[in-house]
Amino acid sequence: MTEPLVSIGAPRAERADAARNRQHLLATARAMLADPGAAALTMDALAERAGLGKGTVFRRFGSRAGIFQALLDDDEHAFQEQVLSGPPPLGPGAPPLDRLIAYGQARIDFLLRNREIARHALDGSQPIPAGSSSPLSRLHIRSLLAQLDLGPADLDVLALQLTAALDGPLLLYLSTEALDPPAPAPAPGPGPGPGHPAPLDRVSRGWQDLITRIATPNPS
Amino acid sequence: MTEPLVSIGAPRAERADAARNRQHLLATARAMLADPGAAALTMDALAERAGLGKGTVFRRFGSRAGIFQALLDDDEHAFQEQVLSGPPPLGPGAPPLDRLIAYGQARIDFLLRNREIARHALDGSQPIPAGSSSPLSRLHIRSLLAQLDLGPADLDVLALQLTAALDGPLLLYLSTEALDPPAPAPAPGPGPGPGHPAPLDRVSRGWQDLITRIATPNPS
DNA sequence: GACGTAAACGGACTTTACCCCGCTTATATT
DNA sequence: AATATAAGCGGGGTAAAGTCCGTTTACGTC
Repeated sequence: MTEPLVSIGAPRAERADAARNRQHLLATARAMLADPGAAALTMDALAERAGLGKGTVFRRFGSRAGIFQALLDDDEHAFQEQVLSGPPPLGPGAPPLDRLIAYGQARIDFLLRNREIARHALDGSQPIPAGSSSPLSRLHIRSLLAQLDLGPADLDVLALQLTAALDGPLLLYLSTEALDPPAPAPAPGPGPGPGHPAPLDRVSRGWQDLITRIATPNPS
Repeated sequence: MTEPLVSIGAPRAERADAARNRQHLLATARAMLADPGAAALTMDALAERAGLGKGTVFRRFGSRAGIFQALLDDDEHAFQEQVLSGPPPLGPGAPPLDRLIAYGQARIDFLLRNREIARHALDGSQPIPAGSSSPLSRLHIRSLLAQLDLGPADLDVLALQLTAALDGPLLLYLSTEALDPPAPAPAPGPGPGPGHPAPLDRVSRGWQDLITRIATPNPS
């Protein structure tokens, strides 16, 4: 009874060798992502290349998608740093509307840079799971919305919808190929239009427009 | 040279036995979905229960996800019927704003009823593929937006974002369990709130609110 | 420093998605 | 009706995901 101080919630820290192996596996996975490519990143191959047993890989990550989730989570830490304590307008200090726009654009950029990993992190039999990025994204958006003095609104739902509007296009609907080339002028469509901005720019501008429309104080 | 009339684009109609087998497989899949459940719907089991070869199943649907996509596509036809020629406000005849709201709510309902199928239809190494629902959803939303006299806006992108705001919560972020029970009062959060509407209602109201905000004519 | 325990490890085993290719059959043509 | 041809069919084969359990190892306790 000398040390019951630690709350029951903490199941105990991860063992040192386990932590070391997790790091080593992540590093190996990243290397394989570069060389043989994501498609060839199999559990067996990863285990062998890391010099560990397959059981270990599964114990650490649970599933193939889990590896990509862990990689994404890892990458996300730097991003979160910027959001929580970086310079404005992404970090604190700017008005909430500006921060919201900046956040969306930064996240679009982040997802675009990591789109291959993000796609493979989807599971299909599972919502995007706890450890991963999304809850934080949702919470951050919710918190900024709360500072925004909208009228009566269900902020939880609105934040969910905006999170989806941010992630969905890149995760669900835009094919990877649609983003890679700078739009090779598919066909002379109706209306000449002002050139062909890269899809990233269009989505990014679209976010700004969406938020601006939503945050326009309703004319009551 | 007597019949080169048919354009090259039509690769030729599906053979009669193939069409019959497709229907039979879909029916069998639906039956299995009800009895052994989606998890036990394996390719082998489906083939055996349908009395066909495994190769046939793959030829017809391409992959496991393809089966669920085909099922969803099938269900979607009735839904599309309502949208294209059903009674207003879902069908034609109502003002575009009302139709847009009604469409979103109908689609939320549709996705909620078919959420298990829809989840399994996700692929992860592929955007939602051609045959499936999404392009039509996107196009319909885009068309209604176009009638809505917003200011200058990138309607393609906006439609994409709204489609994601509609599908995303149910496909990516909300766990299935979060939707099944009528919210057992998780914890006494801040603010008593007006009871606990079912999550479906919240998402549905949220859509209405989102669209209303977006469509509010900007006060220029 | 020895000991007990719970966590971690490894790799054989099982299951399942997906491929392949020789055989069968529908359909168009004459 | 006979034939040619391309589509469809079947089911055995491969590889990769995920499970299990006997063995090993880190860490807290005395």
